[in-house]
Amino acid sequence: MQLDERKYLILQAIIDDYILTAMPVGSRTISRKSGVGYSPATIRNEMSDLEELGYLDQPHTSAGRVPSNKAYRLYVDHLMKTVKLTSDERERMQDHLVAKSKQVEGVIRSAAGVLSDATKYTSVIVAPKLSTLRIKHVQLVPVADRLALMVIVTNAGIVKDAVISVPEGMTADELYAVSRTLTEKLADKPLEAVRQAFAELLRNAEYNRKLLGETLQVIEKRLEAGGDASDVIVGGPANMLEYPEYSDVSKARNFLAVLESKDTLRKLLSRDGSMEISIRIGPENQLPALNDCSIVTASYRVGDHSSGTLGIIGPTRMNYNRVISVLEFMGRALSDVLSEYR
Amino acid sequence: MQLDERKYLILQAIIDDYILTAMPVGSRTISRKSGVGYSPATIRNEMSDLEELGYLDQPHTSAGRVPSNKAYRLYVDHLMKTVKLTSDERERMQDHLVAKSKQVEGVIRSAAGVLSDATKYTSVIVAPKLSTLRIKHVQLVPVADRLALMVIVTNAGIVKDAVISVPEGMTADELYAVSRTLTEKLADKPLEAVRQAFAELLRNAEYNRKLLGETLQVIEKRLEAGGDASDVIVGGPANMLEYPEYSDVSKARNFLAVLESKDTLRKLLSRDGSMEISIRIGPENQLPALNDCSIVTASYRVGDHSSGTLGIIGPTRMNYNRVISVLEFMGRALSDVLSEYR
DNA sequence: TGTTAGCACTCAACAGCATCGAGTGCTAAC
DNA sequence: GTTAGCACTCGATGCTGTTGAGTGCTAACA
Repeated sequence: MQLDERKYLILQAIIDDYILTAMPVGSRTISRKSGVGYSPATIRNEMSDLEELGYLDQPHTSAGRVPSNKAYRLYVDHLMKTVKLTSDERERMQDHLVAKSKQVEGVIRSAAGVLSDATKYTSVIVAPKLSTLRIKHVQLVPVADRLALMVIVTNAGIVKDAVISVPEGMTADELYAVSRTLTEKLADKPLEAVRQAFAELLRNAEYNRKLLGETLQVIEKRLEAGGDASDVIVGGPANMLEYPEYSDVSKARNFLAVLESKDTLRKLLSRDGSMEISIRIGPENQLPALNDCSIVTASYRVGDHSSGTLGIIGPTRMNYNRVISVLEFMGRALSDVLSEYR
Repeated sequence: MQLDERKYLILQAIIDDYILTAMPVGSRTISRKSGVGYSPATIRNEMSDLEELGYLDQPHTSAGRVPSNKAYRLYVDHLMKTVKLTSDERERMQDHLVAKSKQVEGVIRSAAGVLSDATKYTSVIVAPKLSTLRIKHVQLVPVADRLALMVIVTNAGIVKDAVISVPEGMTADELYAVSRTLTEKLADKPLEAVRQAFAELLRNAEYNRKLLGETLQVIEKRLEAGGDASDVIVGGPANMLEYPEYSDVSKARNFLAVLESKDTLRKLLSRDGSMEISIRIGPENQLPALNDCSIVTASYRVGDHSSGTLGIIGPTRMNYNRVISVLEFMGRALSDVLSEYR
């Protein structure tokens, strides 16, 4: 059996209705809808077919139908008609985004807030992979006797800083001199090229080898591992509680627990390098606790490279239309803010 | 009617039991407890008196009794016997705390985590008031053409940094020179004395007045307002969901909403300068949404001054004993980490 | 006079049962 | 191919009776 025009129409009507109400949809409801000119009985026949084909589920015999994950998949791939954001909305989002500091973490934090506000779902943003950034400036600031703060400024802005230990008795002036050398050698290099640059630096080192070595190590560590917890940022964690899917406290707890594990989140949001929207529905995201959630992700760029991920986690019956529009817009906006960086 | 020995004993037994079970306590339950040698009937008479005196509430006629807020007040003021943490626990907490970077925010973040883990409640920590800190080092790092990152290192560690705008065409070397001047003049001054120091600097300014002026402004702004959102940090927000008091989703939502408003939290945790533990029970905290929560707070020092607040928010029937012990210990530990700062 | 046993009473929680109604599947007529 | 009609299903709702934890009161006891 194949899906004909009418089946598509009815399936779409069911999904649209279910996204709105979260209640099983009956044949009468669909029949009454404008654009569907059939009686409940006809709809019922079609629904029965759709159930057999795996697009609908029936919670119990005398209830309406509920879209299956397969239906959502079909919906996002073929049925969905995209809606535009109003220019008003766009402006508001843009405004909230740029009115923040030039620090990468700050920008991302505000972006996560904007995302969750605009969608009423939970948003997650992964900070730019350091490997895609270019160094503009490196500076060591003395902090204590044997400690210095390393600030790395990249083309995306200020990257979170790290404290490194330095040799005893190093003065502020000496640290500054080292900083100058570092900046000189590393400026405009992608972080990936840091290794070679450092090797060279170490060969004809005027300054303490150990210091340079440690600095290199720190940069490298951040480069590969993807850094510490703070580079996965969650917006509107409590939004999910608004939906009847999570009126069960223990479910809500599980959900919040997932949000607290930054590693899990990073894995959940990982994606290939393409700039396209990716949608994972229900079990497709491989995490039992999120079995009735969908995750929609997009990429943002810094400079020329695809660099980080922004995403929305919501119930499988989420408003995919709107979420996609918002993510696309915010992906571009975020790319702009982090790239065109003045 | 006055409270005699026996009434104290019974009241304490009731509170202890209720804290454990969150279920109305009956006379038989108390009677069976070791240390109470009376029959249920006697207990009932006493309970009746205690209810009349306002220490107990009865949800309905045939239910047991529940401690009133007045009872909790009496309990924490007089009845409670303090328990010690095991040295094992202390060590574990200490370990988790110190194994972190030297940045104030990082230390506080990890402290909040330790607190919420140790108590199973939600923890909140307010970052040190800048006015109590002493400057050790100020440095401007070039970020873009007309922007610089100002890093302030204090006796507590690295204070969150701010981006300020600088005059066009300022080189890194010039910025460094300004930084040196700033550091020289401000070193070891409390942030409060910054104003005078700056006035002096401005009078015989070798470097650009505008830059110095703006830098001063930034420092001052952070000094008075108490800074931005990131200096109130919440640990274990989802812990509250474990308690039957919050099995109602809408209650849980309200609670989480409070945690998202950093301003409200800062007000909730405000306290006089003393180092003593403060306990606010139920309505005492003036916030309807937290009417059946208690808030226990303690202070920590940086150097010689009382400087910031750490607190626990939990149900009114929380384990005050343990919470107080944990807060006292962590207050000291946090003071040490931030003060003895090597 | 303080303590306790006994007893009638109260009331939330729970299980059982009938009712209701939204929704279905099937059949027959259009 | 479409639709009206109808019997059927089953969760939700509400009513009822039962149970049991817990109380207050009274009277007996030490």
